[in-house]
Amino acid sequence: MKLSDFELEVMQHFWDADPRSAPEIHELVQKNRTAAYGTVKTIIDRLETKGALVRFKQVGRTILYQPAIEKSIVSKKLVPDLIRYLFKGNPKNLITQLLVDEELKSDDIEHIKQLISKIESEKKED
Amino acid sequence: MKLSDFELEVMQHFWDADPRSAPEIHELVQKNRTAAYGTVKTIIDRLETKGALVRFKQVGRTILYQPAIEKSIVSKKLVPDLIRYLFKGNPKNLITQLLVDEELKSDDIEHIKQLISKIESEKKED
DNA sequence: AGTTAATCTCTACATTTGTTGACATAAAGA
DNA sequence: TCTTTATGTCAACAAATGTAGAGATTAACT
Repeated sequence: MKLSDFELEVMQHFWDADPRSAPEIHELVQKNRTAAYGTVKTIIDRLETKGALVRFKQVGRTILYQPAIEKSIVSKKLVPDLIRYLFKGNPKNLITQLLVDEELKSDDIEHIKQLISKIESEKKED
Repeated sequence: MKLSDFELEVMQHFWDADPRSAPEIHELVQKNRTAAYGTVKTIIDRLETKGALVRFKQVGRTILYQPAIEKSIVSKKLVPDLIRYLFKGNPKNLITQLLVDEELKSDDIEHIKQLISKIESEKKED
């Protein structure tokens, strides 16, 4: 399943939490950009057709949708592609860019260090 | 400037090295997938129109092209978008996925640790 | 010089994507 | 119950994308 930019943007809101309605998503999308309600609804319909969303239940006329695919499935497909095209296939290069360009908070750096330690100790056990 | 998936795939080869011709790129693309020469040439033409490639020189009938935009410019635009949509805007989450899912070589992990140390020591200087 | 092969140019077309409006209809409020 | 408002359904369309072939032209080979 392939999602377009806008579709991905909309899915983000569904992944964030709880079942949501088209009007709610429209509202959320509006925070970043302008788009007519119909535009957002079309994207939602297409996501449903693609099987990325399912109808959860109906409240009055309003349909509540829910993700039908996990975010991790999508990111596990997109990230490797990105690495392949922009980082010569080596994840190290992406991590390096992230560490250099994105300003990480001390807490986050700490978390990453912990994770690395864990990975290293697991590696030794082989 | 926005590049499509296929355009990005083609740019990758130009970023890899040296000026290249359409037939050469066609050959390289074929290693991963099938595509007619005309298809690849169309992509190259569009990249030229978009200003992502320029003609470097001509040898006989063959045109050699060169990137006109840096890879880093593109990745510095794409990566933050990815983080925004799939990682709740926090680069830590992407790095975590990378460390967990991509199997990094010991050398690469070492390199990352070094980089983190460097960043931490620079941070203290503020 | 004539023929063959390589490369470019141009045109074309189906599909996907972003964008929206018209109209139907059901819910809610007066 | 009647009117207003919210939401859904459907149709539409321009632009971008992936895909490729026909024909022109130049270079290379015999």
